[in-house]
Amino acid sequence: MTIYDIAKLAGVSASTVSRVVNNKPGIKEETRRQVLALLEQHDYSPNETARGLVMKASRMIGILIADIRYAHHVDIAYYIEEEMGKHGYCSLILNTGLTDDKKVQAIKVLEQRRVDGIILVGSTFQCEAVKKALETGLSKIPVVITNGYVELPNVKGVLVDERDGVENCVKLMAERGHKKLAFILPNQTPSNLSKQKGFISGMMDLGWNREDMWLYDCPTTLEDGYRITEQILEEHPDVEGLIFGEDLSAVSAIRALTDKRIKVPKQVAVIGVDNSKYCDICYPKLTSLNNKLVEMSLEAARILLDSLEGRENPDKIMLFSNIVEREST
Amino acid sequence: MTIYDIAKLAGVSASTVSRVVNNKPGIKEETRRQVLALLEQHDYSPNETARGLVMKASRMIGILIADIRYAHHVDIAYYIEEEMGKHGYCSLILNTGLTDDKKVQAIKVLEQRRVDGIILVGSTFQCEAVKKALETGLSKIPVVITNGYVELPNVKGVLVDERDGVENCVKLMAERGHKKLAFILPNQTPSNLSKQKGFISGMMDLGWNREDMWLYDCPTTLEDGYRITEQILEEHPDVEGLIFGEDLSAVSAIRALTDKRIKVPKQVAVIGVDNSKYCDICYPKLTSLNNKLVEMSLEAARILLDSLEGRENPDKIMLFSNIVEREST
DNA sequence: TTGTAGGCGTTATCAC
DNA sequence: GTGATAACGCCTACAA
Repeated sequence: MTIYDIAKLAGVSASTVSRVVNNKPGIKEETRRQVLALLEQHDYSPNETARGLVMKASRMIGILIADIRYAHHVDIAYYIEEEMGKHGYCSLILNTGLTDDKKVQAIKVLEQRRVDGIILVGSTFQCEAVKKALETGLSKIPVVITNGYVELPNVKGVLVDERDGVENCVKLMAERGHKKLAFILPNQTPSNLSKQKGFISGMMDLGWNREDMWLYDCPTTLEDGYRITEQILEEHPDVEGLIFGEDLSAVSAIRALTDKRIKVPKQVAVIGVDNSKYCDICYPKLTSLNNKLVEMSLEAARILLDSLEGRENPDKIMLFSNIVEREST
Repeated sequence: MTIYDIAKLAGVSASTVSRVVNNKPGIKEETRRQVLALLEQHDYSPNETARGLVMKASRMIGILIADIRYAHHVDIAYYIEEEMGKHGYCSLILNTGLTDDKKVQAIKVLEQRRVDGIILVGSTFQCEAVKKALETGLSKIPVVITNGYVELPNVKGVLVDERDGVENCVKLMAERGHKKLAFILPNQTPSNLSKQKGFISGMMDLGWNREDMWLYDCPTTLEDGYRITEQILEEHPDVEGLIFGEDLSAVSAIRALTDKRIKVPKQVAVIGVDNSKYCDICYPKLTSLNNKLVEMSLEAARILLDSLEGRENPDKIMLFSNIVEREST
């Protein structure tokens, strides 16, 4: 069923049908009702693809995300999809992993699909490869990156002060009497590295030397979180607190400590980042830095919509994190 | 940059460029190289929208899902997206919630977008409203439903024997010496109701009467899981085991029991369903029925691809669940 | 108030 | 080997 078919049935031209479909004015009420009836009767459904072609707008946006299975990512994707959906946009969610080539490839896909805008989820997209890919193919459509920033005229960023956030985590630990702390860095994204910087400055305030600090890195899995905790305990049996760059490995650390009959938080306190659902599931519940991912997603969607509809916004905005204290501190 | 622009630059016709772009044979090697160079140089990107229009295929599929934030849903979406992506299909993931009207609305969206196929995630889509919507608008494209089935010629189903699975959970409980069991039903989806049936037959095998059984229902949240556990303990202080229709509330039950100084699994054992990441995060770790969601997703993607490419498959296939025993039984 | 014609960027079918 | 030309389904001047 195309507008032509309907037109024939109604004895009018296709343009008239088109006008009715799009609720344009200047149609006799009689004709409108007639066409509307036919439309209904044959349950006509406008072909968005064809519409997109002539309108030069797909009403689709792309969401690039390293791995939607991460608890904090999926929330972001959910809220963005929902928000954009309310405004008539469909979301093409692509999982890119962390390698440059897959990210670039995903950008090419979005380019071919002629999406109207893009949201990059996570600072992992703040990199040269992505910048270059955006520059060559997609310099004319609005892009928003969450938790990072890319220096391009069409790109806006929503940031969170994770650095200060983690610094505050160190302070909280200290207040609770835990001063021998280790920091565990997840993937080396700009965001995670800035968390580490926050840890370092926090520790320097406590009188530590940069080179003496206990810095580790660890992939974001339960197994690795467990393993790294064992390793830290071995290398620094006097450790009093662990700050992880994300929740999942932190949760696993709690279990590792529990298994070793080390009391959490009494002997060793633990803090994660992301304030994910995991925090309420483990035992004891995990204190975590709320880096405002939900708010960030909604802001990202809002900014993208603003750009799409011609409203202005600053290039970057910053949200403020806060610590949600539970039972592990 | 369109093929026309490139054609002009190369001094050839658009058809030639099109042929080069699509790697069609019958082009002089010289011309091909020349055009290819221009394509590269102006980083031409084919407009998939236009292509879709003439090819009558969008190379997009729709994934309908109640709420991608559920741990088990997101895995499904992830694997389907990945698998379809490998074959050149983009996935339009739409969260529909559980109400009929939003499901129907989402189907309309997919219809307008002219997706080439659809995967419905979860038995919640096994309902009259969805059936009707598929029948009117989308009777010509392949549809696969996971964990359910809809009686239509273009719909295929991938099922899991959750009924037997839960019956086996009852047996396991009994073997471990827990015979006074309660079942907690999540949303009333066909899948969940069949889990309940499994519980009922399992309990009848243990000599219980249908009307004496301890059946509860409970939304899938931590708060509700906690609350329902308290309620069950109050109404049946002699309860020895809890079987939940999904993991999240089960996890919360473990915490509720722990808080009440009731030993898990010694005094009360707990089993969930979905075998999600949550199982390994809570303490003690949750025994759960692995209902093969990942395998189901991959099967769904495979079947959809088969249909898309003209290969046949049975209308329904069934996978077998198994219990992953951890620390809560 | 309505119809005609042109175009959006492709691909496919003929000719040449 | 290559180039016109006609779709694909829709929208939008401009004309009537």
